[in-house]
Amino acid sequence: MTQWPYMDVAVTLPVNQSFVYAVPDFLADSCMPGMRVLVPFGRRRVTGYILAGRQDSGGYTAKKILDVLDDHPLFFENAIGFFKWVSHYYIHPLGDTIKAALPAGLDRRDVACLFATQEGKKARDNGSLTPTEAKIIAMADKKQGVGRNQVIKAVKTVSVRSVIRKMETRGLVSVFAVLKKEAASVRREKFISPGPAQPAPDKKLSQKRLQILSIVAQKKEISLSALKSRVPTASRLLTFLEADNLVTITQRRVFRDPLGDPVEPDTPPELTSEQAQVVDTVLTNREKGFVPYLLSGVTSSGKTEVYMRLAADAVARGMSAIVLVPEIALISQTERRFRARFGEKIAVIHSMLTHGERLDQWRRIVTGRASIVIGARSAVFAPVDRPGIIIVDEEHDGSYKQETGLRYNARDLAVVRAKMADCPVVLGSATPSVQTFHNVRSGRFQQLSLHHRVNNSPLPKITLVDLRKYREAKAVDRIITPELARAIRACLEKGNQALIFLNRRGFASFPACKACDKPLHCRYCDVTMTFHLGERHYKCHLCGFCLPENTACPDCGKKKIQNFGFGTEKIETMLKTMFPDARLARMDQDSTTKKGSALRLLKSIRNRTVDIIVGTQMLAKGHDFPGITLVGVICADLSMNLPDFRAGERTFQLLAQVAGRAGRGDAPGTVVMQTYTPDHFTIEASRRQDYIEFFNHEIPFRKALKYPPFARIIQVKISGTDKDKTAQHARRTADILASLLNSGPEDAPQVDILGPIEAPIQRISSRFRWQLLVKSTSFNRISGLVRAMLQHPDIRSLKNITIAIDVDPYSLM
DNA sequence: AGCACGCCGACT
DNA sequence: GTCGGCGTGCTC
Repeated sequence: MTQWPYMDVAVTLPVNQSFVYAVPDFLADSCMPGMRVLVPFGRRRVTGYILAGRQDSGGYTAKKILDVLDDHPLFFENAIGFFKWVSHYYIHPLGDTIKAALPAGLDRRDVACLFATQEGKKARDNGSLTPTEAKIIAMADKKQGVGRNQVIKAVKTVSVRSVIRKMETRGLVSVFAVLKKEAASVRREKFISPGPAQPAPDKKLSQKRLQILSIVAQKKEISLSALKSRVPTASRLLTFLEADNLVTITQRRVFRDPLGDPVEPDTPPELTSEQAQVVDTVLTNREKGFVPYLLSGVTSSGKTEVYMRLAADAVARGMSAIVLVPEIALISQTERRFRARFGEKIAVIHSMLTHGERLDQWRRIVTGRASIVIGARSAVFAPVDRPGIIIVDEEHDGSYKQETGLRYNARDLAVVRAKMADCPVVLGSATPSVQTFHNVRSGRFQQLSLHHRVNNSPLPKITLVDLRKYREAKAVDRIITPELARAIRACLEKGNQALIFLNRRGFASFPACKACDKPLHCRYCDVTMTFHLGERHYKCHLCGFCLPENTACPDCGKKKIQNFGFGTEKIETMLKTMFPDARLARMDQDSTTKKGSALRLLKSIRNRTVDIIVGTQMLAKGHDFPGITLVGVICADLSMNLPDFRAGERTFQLLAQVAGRAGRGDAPGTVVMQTYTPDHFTIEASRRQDYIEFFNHEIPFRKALKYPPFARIIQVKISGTDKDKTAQHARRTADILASLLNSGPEDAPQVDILGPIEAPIQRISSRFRWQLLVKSTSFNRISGLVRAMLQHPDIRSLKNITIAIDVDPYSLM
């Protein structure tokens, strides 16, 4: 191994360059690209990632690396090019990009901490401090040292910093830089095996000790935790047994098992001729390297089986497979089936894992112990050395887009990564996104299709109910129409299950004051609050702010709030009265907050201990319920009129997805879809489950308005707590962009700057929100423009205003 | 990001 | 005259 005297390091700070550090002698053998290092940066210590070794310091007086934080690289050298691409494309600092790609909880840095001195506590006790000073002492004392930034956030005085500085000179507090510890670490466990000595026959051992010895002798080796579950007092007794050499205790790194209940292994079924053809096409094209595919196939057409064959092929060739699945509440059907097929070869990465579990999965991948990675969007960064195939299931799903920090789209990155690794990438969906299908039409992607359901069961029959004819009807009929009620009754009479879908939770979504007619708004956000019957309070779904049930109107002070509008909770209540004998359950964010409750709900659906299940889109994704023969959609148009060019696309996908839940078992399915706009092409296309029809209608509109896929968009989001200043800066940002645009070359591709406009939700958590859209057919042009704007002195020096860049935004809200 | 350096107003 | 506000620029 070559040893380099210097290293290029990306630090986890919002700076775009990398920095050169010297490798001290004692770390010469342990520094490798892909490892984390602790480096001095300014007068602090921060985490950095080694990008590459280098021979010279490039003219800088390089500081020394303080420590290496890993004993094994966290990523391969060939991933660095990918990280750099991502960082550049999404206009995001490199170090921060790598941090977002790696498992969370691995960042170490100096944090300034305040400690209360004896002096300080005395001064507080005899009351010689100002209220602010006393509060600072209290905070520092209570927690035995507190992060200075926490104090600054908590104390709302303008000059907290100088107050702290003064307190420090007076000796009331001391300030130290404390190295924040990692939230995720490798787990070690003790293992017990038989020792070199045999129990002396003359020495009597207690019953418990003999029991331990017999277990250890029988198992040859057992983990301490496993032993403890049989002998709770084992740890104390073991110290004696070890001292007598009767057992040997060793410590080893272990992987936490996030996989939960084991899955029965399966045997690969025979492929249908369609499936075989699809698999065959991809395998024959292998030698071409990078080929992007769209695998379109109706629900239950066996896409997962195709994915598994392709993954198995990659593994057989000594390569790895990455399988991306949408983020859902629980382990998805896809994940379950992969585990049944591939068992220990699988690593899973999703949001339900703890930091430590994620790190373990990551290490299993990077060390080559797992060769198939299945996970939500962040799995696109999985430390796989040689990807042989990358698969994106349900590629249209919105959860592939990260909406905070590094705002990447894992589906798009999957294609980029496949291109870099020169391997095929398969995007699968029953309802492909407009973007992806456009790529097929324009010849960039190759289409593979599955037209038939595996068991040849018919697609569900979908009927529309025109809600307009019930406008004057009594309340119940307006929400659950007689048509839907009849369908539910028929379904229950046959002993089948019904799924009722409404993409809005809570009991009443539009509480308003009867005295002054004002809707009940959240104090901190620009939305109405939602009444929750279960908790008996009004809640803001954006910031979580709550008001009690009998709250007075904030505008006129009268206790006359009335509940209008409806959500899943209301539907549940109504169904209870309509079908008193049916067993009901509700599945939404509110009913699944407790750990394990989502699993219990899903199990009760599968075991048929509920007859009617009401739920939000949480229910629509990724699960397979063979007993459900009826799907009722309470209001199909809910998401259609949002001010977002993709509102129609999202509505179509959601409706088609929900409808696909019906009739997955042997009995044929029925779908009743209630809508105010039965003639709208989005509704009509979802009724026919025909994404091509939707695409053909949608595409002229996108073209005329120059929206993706005919243009590229970068969204600039400006937010701040001061209403006027935020608006002012939004305008300033637009002006800077406009002047940069005007100073550009005459013949450059056309760019549209839309806005600034206030965001559709003008305020969230007390922050005022503005946005700008930069649009053009040339991505390089708008990317360069936004980059230049961020360099402008007026933008760099913004205070109390946040500017976020969203490249290829998914939602414009 | 965080922190120091450096330049202007209201105070001992 | 200084203390302390915050704009500006740098960190290998």
